[in-house]
Amino acid sequence: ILLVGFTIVQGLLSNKLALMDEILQVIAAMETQLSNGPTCNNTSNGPSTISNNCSSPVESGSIEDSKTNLIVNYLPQNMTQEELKSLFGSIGEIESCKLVRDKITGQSLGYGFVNYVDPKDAEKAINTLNGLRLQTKTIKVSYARPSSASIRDANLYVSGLPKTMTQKELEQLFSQYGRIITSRILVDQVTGVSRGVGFIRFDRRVEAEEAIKGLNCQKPPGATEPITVKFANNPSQKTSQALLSQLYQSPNRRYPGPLAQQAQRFRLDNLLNMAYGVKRFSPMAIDGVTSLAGINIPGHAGTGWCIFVYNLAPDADESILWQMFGPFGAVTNVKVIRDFNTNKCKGFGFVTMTNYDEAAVAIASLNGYRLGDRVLQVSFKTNKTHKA
DNA sequence: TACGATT
Repeated sequence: ILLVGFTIVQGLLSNKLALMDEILQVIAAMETQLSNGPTCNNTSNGPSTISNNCSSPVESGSIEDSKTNLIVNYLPQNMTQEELKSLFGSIGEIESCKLVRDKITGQSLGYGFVNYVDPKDAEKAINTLNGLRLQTKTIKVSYARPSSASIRDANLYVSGLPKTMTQKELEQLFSQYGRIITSRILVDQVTGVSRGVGFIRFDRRVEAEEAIKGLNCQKPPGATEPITVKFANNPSQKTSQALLSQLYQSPNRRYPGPLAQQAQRFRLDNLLNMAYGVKRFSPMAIDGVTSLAGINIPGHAGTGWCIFVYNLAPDADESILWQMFGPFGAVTNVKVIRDFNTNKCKGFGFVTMTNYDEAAVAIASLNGYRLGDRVLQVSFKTNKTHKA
């Protein structure tokens, strides 16, 4: 009976955590989409659209369609402006960098702007960092376009969707009313099943208005129930977000008890699976507490946990370290050590992670990882200077 | 093959 009870409580807790996370993501997505979000394409990751041609002809291309200024969407909630700069600075010299925060709470709104000195670096950043997985998020990197009134408030909230409806089908349903910028169907984080709720962002508000007129209270083809289509909530209602964010970052999460640890472990496993697919990692059985006992604060440096990465290729760069370690948790800094003259990687680098548990899992997962034709060796940094 | 500094 105890065991059953434990399992139930555990299930409830992990569900709650997952739901909370999802709620936060939804809010972040709403705000991102309501802001000066990326306007082109949205089907998948990778170096997708790289033009600005989506804004209306009247407003685009006039003074300057900046080829250096990027908007970065879907950043992890806890990512700071410094980390953003560090990440994108690994590509090239940055002219300016801005993480957009809530004016009242100071919380990140999950997006920011990075302006490079060189347009070439901006393009490179899109090609290499768009689609990068960081913790629970897949960041989106695209050219920032000048804001304009006509593209604002074009985000729709859709509910009552058939659980079987796919994102593609959702887009098909709405595309008759205008150009769809982003679409999303929310899924249960545990089961992956559609929650029957989604968002559609049109290019222009008028298109969104027409979609409401045409689709609200209507049954999609083959559906048995009508859907609800309305404008997504305006992010000016910040109270709920502040509450949720504070809840999410409660002491319970930072210093979890055994139960919460289990839930976090569960979440982390899922995240890892999402980030890297399957069997690239051996099954992990890391116990943050006991493994800590056997180690004399290796790699600990007040600012975080420093990790030594050995056997990097000569052409390795910082972005690969971000890509490898980012999915495991908060990464504050990465560094590839290069030869001063050749500028080639000397075969190793360092990664700083904020949280011990995440660093430990990253090490356990990435040590022995095959990168190209090399097998990496990953461990906490020691104090050893090349003695003998 | 192995543990950072041209800010």
